[in-house]
Amino acid sequence: MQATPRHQRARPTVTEAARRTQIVTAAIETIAELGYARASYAQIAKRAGLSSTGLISYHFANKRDLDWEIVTSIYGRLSEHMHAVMSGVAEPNAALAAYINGLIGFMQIEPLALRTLADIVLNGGVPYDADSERTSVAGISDILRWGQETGVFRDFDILVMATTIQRSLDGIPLAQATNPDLDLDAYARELVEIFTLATRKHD
Amino acid sequence: MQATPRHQRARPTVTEAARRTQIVTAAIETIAELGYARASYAQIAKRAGLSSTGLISYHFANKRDLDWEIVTSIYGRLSEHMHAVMSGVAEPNAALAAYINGLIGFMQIEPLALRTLADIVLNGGVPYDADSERTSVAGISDILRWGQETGVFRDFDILVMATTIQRSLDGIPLAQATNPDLDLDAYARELVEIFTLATRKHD
Amino acid sequence: MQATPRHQRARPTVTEAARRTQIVTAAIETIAELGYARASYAQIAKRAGLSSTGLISYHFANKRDLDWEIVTSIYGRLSEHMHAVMSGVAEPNAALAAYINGLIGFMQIEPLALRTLADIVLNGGVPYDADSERTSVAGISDILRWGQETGVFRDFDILVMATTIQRSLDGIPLAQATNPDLDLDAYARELVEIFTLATRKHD
Amino acid sequence: MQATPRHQRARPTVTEAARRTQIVTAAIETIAELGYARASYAQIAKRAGLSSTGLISYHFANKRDLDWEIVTSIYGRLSEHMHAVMSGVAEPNAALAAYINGLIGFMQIEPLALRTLADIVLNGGVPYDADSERTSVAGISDILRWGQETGVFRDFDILVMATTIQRSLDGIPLAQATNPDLDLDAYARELVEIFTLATRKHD
DNA sequence: TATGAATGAGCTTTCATTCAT
DNA sequence: AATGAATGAAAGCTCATTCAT
Repeated sequence: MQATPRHQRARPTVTEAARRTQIVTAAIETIAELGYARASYAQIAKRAGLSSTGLISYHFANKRDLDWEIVTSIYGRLSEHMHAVMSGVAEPNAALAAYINGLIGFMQIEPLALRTLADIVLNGGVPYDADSERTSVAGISDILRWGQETGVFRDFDILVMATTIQRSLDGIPLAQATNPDLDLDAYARELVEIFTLATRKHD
Repeated sequence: MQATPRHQRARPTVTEAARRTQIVTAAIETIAELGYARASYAQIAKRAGLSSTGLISYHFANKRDLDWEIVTSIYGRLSEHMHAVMSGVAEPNAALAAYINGLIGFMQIEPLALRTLADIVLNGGVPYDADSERTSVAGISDILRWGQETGVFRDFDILVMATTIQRSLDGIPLAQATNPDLDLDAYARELVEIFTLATRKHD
Repeated sequence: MQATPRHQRARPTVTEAARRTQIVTAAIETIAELGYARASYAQIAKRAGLSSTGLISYHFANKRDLDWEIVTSIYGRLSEHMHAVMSGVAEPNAALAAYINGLIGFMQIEPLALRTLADIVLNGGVPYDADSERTSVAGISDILRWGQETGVFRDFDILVMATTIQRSLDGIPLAQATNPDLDLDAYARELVEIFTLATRKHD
Repeated sequence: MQATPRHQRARPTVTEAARRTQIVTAAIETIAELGYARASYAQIAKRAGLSSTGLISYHFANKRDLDWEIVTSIYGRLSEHMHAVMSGVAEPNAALAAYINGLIGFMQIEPLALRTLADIVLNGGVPYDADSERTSVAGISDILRWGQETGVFRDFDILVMATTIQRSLDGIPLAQATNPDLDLDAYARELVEIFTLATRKHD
């Protein structure tokens, strides 16, 4: 502890919230750029323009705490975005398209977020248990189940299809690293077509 | 006088090759288990039963060199496996199925390899430039192009389809982490069906 | 403009005195419990219920200043207590007994004080020079000298006897740490007997 | 861990034993001089002439491990010394004198050891449970019990007398800090007389 | 070849202290 | 008078790497 570190105290103040956000943002950038392994407090502090790594420790109990906040903050914004995008869809095919377009839309808003997420999870910065994986594909699984139950989709294995769709989306940041001026809108259209064909009832 | 490090000398001996293999194998296990960030020389040496981390430095010029050898050794075995599996296929649909089955087959032989690969790449242990990405999807791209040119496949964007197929396969180790007794054979059958439907000419 | 730290200003107010006492009390408890080395401002502030370690710095110029205040405050209360207890003794043997009983009485009132004192001194929180040592055994030395001059005590080395008595008393807190329900009254009776026998004129 | 730290390995080598001893010795001096709280790895390394604090970590798992080694090494040498000194005493009064003289003799050989010991224990560098306290006064307790059982000593409380004797000895290093050219031989003679008188049967 | 010892940079975290409000 | 934010040094410890043997 230092001068009664902010993170041990009860009510967060405005200043604190701002600093935490600033640090989390810098951390996301740092991890995206250097990889989790090289994203030290020193690197994060440099990117955030902080005078000392001690300031990070002042606001976060430890590295696990910071990692956790990064992950939950990304999930929070992602789920908010997806909620907005999915509300009011009336039909499984539309839902599938909305899901794909929504996730790609999120990547356009926050290009680094999902890559950083994957890296933290892969490196054990945050416990990646059954629940979190199930959560991460839950949205799409529900859509697929809905499509099967209403007879719109064919009879595929939901877990496999959900994972495939999810990974096809997660993988985009990596493809972008290679090909920075990828046309994401066109990408989205192609993916919608791929999975529309893959899910629809046989003729 | 000190010993000339093995990696500075010209012709590798049998013993050296064996040691390097042993170290690379231990490193793959370590990275898969702990994540790249926590896979230090000390951890790798412990897993390999080496008495000193100095031995790793003796056989590899530096960490980048070790990372590079891990990556190329995995790629080497993977491409050998895929070559064997793909030889003699006479038709694009068969090739697509063989590709998917072949890759999943490789995962059954070396369950940790691809996960480790992703972690190293993500953490910059090895330069992930255009070439390596193109290489990694080259095989599948050729198949897709063949299918389109012969009029068997519909007119999709090859890059998107290739990436999607590739990621659907890469993602399996992660799905396995969550769900350890996943039936990979059934998984393969489902994927073949998904991408057969997604690529075939419209009715 | 910032606040002038309390410790740089001239006349202490009532509030200030209360705060200083509160901090000193918490510090004594903290040092007794965790040891001087682990008794950081953060720990002391927590125990005192202060919102910031800055408040300690506001009231004390620096750590040496705090340590010094702890030591002098303990000495102050101790010497007041001893004065009260020793007043009106008419004879060296009675004085020796009163001294031992008085000091043990003080330990019963403030069980942590003397242990804390020893730890601070041992760790250089306060200069332990000739003066402070002489002071600490001064009371008992006077008694011993009085006994020798009046022919009541035998001819021992005053420094050795004084130190021995003093240490036999200092050591009690440590013995208590081991054996928390030590009967201090019985302990006092035994010590009085020990030193009565050790000091009395040979038969 | 660093390059397979010495402390994790099975058989200690000669070099290792020498380094550990060197570090422990430097640590004892450092603690005696600066106090436990200020005896950082940096200070110890400086005093030992080491190039890096990392070398301490290479030889000791952590600070607790180092503290523990300091304590046990001092106890080891002390008990060896006391064994030698006490062997062959045939009578309780002689044993009491031998004990006092032996302990003071040890202080003359290793003037810093016991002071360091007290500081580490006081600051929780090592668990100071009932056992260790009982151990530390065990030798003298046995002598006192022997004296009472054989009717040589009077009927005092053994715990109190043992603690008093022990503390009168522990306290000497502190007295020396004040008074560096204390005549320890004379001191020993006085103490023997004090406790001979305090323990002997009433006339 | 391989080992154990050592190095110095860098890690996360805690420290006492400062300062604006 | 007190708070919360910030600072920069220093803490214990781990890192990849070097080197003598």
